Amino acid sequence: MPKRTKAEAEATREALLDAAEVIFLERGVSRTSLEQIARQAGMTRGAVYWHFKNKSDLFHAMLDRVKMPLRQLLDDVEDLERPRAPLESLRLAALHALERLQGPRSRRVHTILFHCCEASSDVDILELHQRLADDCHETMLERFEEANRTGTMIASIEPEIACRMLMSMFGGLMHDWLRDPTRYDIGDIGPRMIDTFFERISPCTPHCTSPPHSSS
Amino acid sequence: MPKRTKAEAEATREALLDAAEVIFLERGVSRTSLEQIARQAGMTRGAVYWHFKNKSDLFHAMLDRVKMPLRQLLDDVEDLERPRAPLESLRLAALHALERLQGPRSRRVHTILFHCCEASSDVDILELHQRLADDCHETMLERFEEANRTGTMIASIEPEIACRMLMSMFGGLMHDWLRDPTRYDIGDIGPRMIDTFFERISPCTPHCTSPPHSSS
DNA sequence: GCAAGTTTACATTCATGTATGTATGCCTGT
DNA sequence: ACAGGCATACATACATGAATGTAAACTTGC
Repeated sequence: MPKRTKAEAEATREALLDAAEVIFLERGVSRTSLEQIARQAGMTRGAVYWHFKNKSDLFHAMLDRVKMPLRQLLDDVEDLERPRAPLESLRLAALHALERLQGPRSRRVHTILFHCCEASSDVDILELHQRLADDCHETMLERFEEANRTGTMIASIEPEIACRMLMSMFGGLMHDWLRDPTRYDIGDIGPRMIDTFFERISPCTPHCTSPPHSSS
Repeated sequence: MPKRTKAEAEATREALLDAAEVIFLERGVSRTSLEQIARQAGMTRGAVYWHFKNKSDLFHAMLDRVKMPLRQLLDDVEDLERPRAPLESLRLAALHALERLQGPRSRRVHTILFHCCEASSDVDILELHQRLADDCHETMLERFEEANRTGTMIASIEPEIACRMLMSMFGGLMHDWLRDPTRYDIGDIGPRMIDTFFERISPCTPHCTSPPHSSS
């Protein structure tokens, strides 16, 4: 039955995006044909070409459903009563991002982003990653610089370096974990890594308590 | 001229691999045809099919030219006169890996690995990455555990967590930098990240000297 | 002359974009 | 309120192009 009501049309659009997630994940972006996506959604290619210009357009629409820019993550963890220290905001935002990442859709789409699509293909994935990274770097650096000015992080660590360390660590963790999420529990490992990082770049409170071990 | 001497045949094999690096980098693995690789090397597809079974086979042959397992990196920096502390070995190995990464061929191939090929394609890139990561994780963990036993790292940090932090940081840095190597000098940023990491997980020597800043 | 190395030709498969077909929902005038 | 008409939401068909693997031809070293 060719034509549907407006709401049903929107439903098939979503169904097509769901289908795309599944098939992209299974077969990789470049190897999946629009035919396969359509069939997974119980439609034909005509439906795909109606809702989307081409594969690239569909891909970006798929991404739009799971975007989580750092600014928004920071807003999510903000406490309106009493503002937090910049590093504490970052730490909570990172933990929050980890939680969100584990949601089925976010997990699927980020796996596709990291592992199931390649540069110079239908989608300019490099520029996409770059834009996301730049945005993240910019707002993260602000916090580290503020922490540096207010002495809430160790003075000898440059904000730029701390920023790149955190970004690399987080990105690397995502890349590694998403390769096979059954290998370890990122809900356990992730927070411990993040907490350790922030603890280690914060000014010395009563830790630094490693006894000067003296056995050969 | 069809047929050459044995040495010349080997030369065309290398030429084909060189060509593959260039074209894979330009167009992504799945979008490059064997025809394009052959033409880049001044040959035809027949030559490719003579030397390699298929695209996957060629890909793996390309990788074999740049492998740098952690064990070997550690060997490279070993000092036979006086053995180093485990963390110092790791630090030097990481710095050494950074140097190697910047070589033109290594850089090209690793860029392909991270950005120009996708899962479920001609090559099982996920399993490949996984094997490399597992190997790295295994030998790295040994060092961190030894450091933990000998008190050469802060006792409250679990070896497993430190290991994953370093791996993620390094992997994330590679992933980020290779996306566009013109953006920053990894020969400068990289070592500062690595040194900061190891400095921060080492037992307190006379640092921890951030004055308890007290301005509002 | 035989086999290694390389080219050319061929058959098959498959994805893409577009054009066209078509049935249904929705809106507008009266 | 309902009949016509138009736009919407798809399906089907087609033309094109390109990549793969293999087989057969050729050419030269040993």
